[in-house]
Amino acid sequence: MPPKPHIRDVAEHAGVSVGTVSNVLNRPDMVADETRRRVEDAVSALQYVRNESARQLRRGQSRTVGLIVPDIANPFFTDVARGVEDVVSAAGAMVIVCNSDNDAEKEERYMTMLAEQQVLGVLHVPLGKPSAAVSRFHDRGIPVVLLDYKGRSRQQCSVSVNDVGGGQLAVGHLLASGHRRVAFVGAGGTPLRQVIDRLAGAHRAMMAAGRSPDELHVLPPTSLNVAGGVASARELLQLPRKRRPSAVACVNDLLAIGMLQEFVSRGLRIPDDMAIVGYDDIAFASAAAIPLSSIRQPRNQLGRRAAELLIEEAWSDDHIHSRLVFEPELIVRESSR
Amino acid sequence: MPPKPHIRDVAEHAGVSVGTVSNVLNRPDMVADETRRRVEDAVSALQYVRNESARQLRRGQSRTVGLIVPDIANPFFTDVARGVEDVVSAAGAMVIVCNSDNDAEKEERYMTMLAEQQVLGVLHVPLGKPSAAVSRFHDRGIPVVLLDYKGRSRQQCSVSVNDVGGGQLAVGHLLASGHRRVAFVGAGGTPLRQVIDRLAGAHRAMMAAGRSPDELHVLPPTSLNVAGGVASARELLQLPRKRRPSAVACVNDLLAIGMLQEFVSRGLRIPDDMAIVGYDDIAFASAAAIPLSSIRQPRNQLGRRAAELLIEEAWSDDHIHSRLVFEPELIVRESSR
DNA sequence: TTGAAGCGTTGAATCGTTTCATTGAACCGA
DNA sequence: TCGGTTCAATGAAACGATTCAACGCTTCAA
Repeated sequence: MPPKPHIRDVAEHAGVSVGTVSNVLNRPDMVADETRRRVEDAVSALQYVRNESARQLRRGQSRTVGLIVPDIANPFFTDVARGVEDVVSAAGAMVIVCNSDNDAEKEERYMTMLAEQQVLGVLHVPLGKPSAAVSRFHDRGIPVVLLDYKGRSRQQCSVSVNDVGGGQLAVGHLLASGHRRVAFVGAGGTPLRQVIDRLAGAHRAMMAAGRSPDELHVLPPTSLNVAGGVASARELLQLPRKRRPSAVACVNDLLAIGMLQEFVSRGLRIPDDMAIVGYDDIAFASAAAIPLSSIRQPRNQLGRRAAELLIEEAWSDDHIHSRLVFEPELIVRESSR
Repeated sequence: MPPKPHIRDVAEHAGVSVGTVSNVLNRPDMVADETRRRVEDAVSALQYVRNESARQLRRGQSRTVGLIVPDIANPFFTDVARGVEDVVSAAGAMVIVCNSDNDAEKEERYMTMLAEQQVLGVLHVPLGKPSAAVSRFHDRGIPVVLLDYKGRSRQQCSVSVNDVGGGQLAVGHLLASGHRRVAFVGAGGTPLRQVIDRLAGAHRAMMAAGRSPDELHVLPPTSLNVAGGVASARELLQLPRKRRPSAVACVNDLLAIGMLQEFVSRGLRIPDDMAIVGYDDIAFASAAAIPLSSIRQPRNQLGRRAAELLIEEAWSDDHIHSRLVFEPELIVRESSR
């Protein structure tokens, strides 16, 4: 195994000083053509690879961005991560992905590690509230952009989606289609910010239609997945025909698909006997047995814009903090047409 | 903004030398209790945060692992990544995620960046063949573990899934259920290693049942997604009843779901008129209108084991390269029962 | 009483870059 | 010929930790 060549070896091989090699690598146009060529030849002859650790030490900053998400296996965050990666990669940096795993302690540990790494910034999807570490980052001058969370302070950027608007869109659509009795499935004991907001939006839609928010039939979920949807559907079917809702808005697509299945297997016609709207517009919504109406969030854009803001804050001098709120979009398909 | 404290500041504050502080941080048990306590107090009083860049420079190795995948938005790789993350995080390191994006040049660029970062190792899901850079890593003594790819050389570890076995499992199951005319959907022009292997397995299953491989009806895909499945289903339905297969094995679940939809909407009964088996067992397979039989791959384990091998190779002295091949599992559900 | 051994601590050397003040060469116009 | 200007290249001083040989103190056996 040949020893790793250092910048000194390259300098010797090219017959110049280390300073000049460094210049070729970092500011090529300040070096004479002939010299540059010699250095470049030496670099490839020796297969020289820069040592980023040393660069970082000197510059006091690495070329990495931290991304903290609750769970990378969740398709929502996956798409966000993809958007982040695209932007960061184009900027010549890399992404360190951290699963906080819905565990505040793990989140805290990752925050510390990222600070140690001298990352140039952190993209943070908070669990409940933003981690206490965020202010520590702020003190040390490391930018933090909140993701899928509308920041409250003016100290930082944030990029989020209007969940209130999304809830309103879903229920508003059902009301506009003529449904009188509408259920909202998946809110309840859950302390999730997203769920709370969507329910609030649903209530607004009721009021906008001149109805009382109390008339919305709110079903707490067993869990926010397909099984939970099946259970919720059964619960609804036990109601006497007259009081049974004719339309449901679900807090996510998995619930909606579970309900769809159960309704179909019980012989209900969708959307005639029961209209359904999901939330998230996962890839599968359009491929379900009966294509599912859903609320689409600009997941990829969410990641892209957050990464752009972060990199701007880290590298440009005249950065102004901003709070960006995307509007979700109603996609109407057969399940509510 | 208070200036960042250095190890020197901590040393002064605690009235010891920098060497001692370093020892408290790295080998606490070689420091006297009283001294250690004083240093720890100083660390928290000053909110000292280690500078990893400096550590790395000194140790010649960072605490990060590179993970190169074709597309992190693909659920298969997402689950793999999740497994990787769990193990790496438990080992006190972090994961840098790189989307090669099916682009060899981008892959190459990432490889270089990872080498510069002095990563302690790389997990690599090759596009076609492993990147040429792999041997460069080998020369520099940086471990590389191939993921979802069975390594050919004895120079490195690899972790993969037996795709031949998976294909055989799928078609074997259909034959064993009494089907005479079986189609294999999704192979053809595709040069994907996974697809080629699965088809080979399908052929083996035919032979094992005493049939000629030529009797397998192979359908090239329009594309490996739901739309492609719909198209393939239509194609099959155009065949005269007598020559039409009574069972299909698809190269992935999306194709299978597309076919399922089209068959159902044309009035075929599943599985009586047509049995279907998918591949991958994505979360959705069990939630489809008619729950889909599928071949499950241990995605999470794939990532976990690869990460374990990598960390062992990087940190333990008596590492022996190994090639680990997981066996896929047939999950029988309604679509082929 | 002495020398050796054990223990905890020290301080300087080191890792491989980047940066910048300085030097040197070349060129120009007067 | 000379001073002034430009352009390239140099070399040494950071950056902030880790490491290790050396040191001083205490204890203990001879």
